[in-house]
Amino acid sequence: MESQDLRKVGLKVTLPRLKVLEILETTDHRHMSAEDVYKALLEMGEEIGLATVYRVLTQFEDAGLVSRLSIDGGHAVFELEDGSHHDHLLCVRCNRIEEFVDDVIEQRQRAIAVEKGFEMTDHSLYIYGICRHCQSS
Amino acid sequence: MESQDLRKVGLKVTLPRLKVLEILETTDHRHMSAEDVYKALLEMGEEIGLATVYRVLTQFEDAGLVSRLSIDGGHAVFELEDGSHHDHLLCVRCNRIEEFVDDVIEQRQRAIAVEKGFEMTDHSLYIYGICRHCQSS
DNA sequence: GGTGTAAATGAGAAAGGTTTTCATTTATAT
DNA sequence: ATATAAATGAAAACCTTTCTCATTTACACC
Repeated sequence: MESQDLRKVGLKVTLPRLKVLEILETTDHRHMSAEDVYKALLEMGEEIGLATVYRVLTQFEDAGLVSRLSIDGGHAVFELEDGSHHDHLLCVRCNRIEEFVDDVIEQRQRAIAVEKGFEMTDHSLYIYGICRHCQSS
Repeated sequence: MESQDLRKVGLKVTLPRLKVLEILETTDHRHMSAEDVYKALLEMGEEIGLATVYRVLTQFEDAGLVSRLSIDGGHAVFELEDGSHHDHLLCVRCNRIEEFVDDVIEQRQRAIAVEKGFEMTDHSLYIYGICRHCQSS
């Protein structure tokens, strides 16, 4: 059923690709590292190589199926692309990731790029803090 | 003359620390990686180990003397702390880094953290793009 | 349905930036 | 001066990610 999704973006339909997609679609953790995906697949009894997971995730990113977040100075996490641009809040205690959209910030960013003579290609905004849950525990 | 700065933050005054500080204070590149600092010192004829540069920069960061920028998915760069909070624009062609301050964005970030129940500890915002210089060349 | 071919995979090696280990040296308090 | 805890340098270890290359697989074509 996702075979079409893969073909649509010019990727051959292979078991590893289907399985990675399945993990991303069925996990309760919207944000997963390559390692997370790899371990989830092993736990499901799938045989897959870590290098393949990295390759597939990168292909998915290029194809616009997922987006990659580069968390401060460390590993990357991936999220299924749902077409909505958003930025992220990260809990420094439990690593929970929440999403938000703010048009005011989006607009200011564009204005700043113009002011500084930059042709903006991308931006990344992370708010770090302690989430509600961790504050009370 | 910077010996006091080091003592003030509880660091012994050692040659490597003085030299790293000197590089950061005298370079025309406000943003330098550990490797950059290391190479600059070697070129000055100083003997220093790369591990020491990393250690010293991390200590300076902890002491509030420098701040560390974690550039998208790669190495870190350091800048002398001048007390002013600012964010960064990065040129994806030439790696030039420019700084900006925007109170509207700062305020929106605080508001979003509150809305989401986060106690904000930090944030990072990078605008990526093509700088004026690179657009015209 | 076979079959050829280019693409995909897996295992392990390699890369790149950063941190750790540990023996040696050094700064500072006494 | 001297003792002691801290700092240093070199090399090894680390960690995430990418690359290499021999083997396997998907898909277009007959």
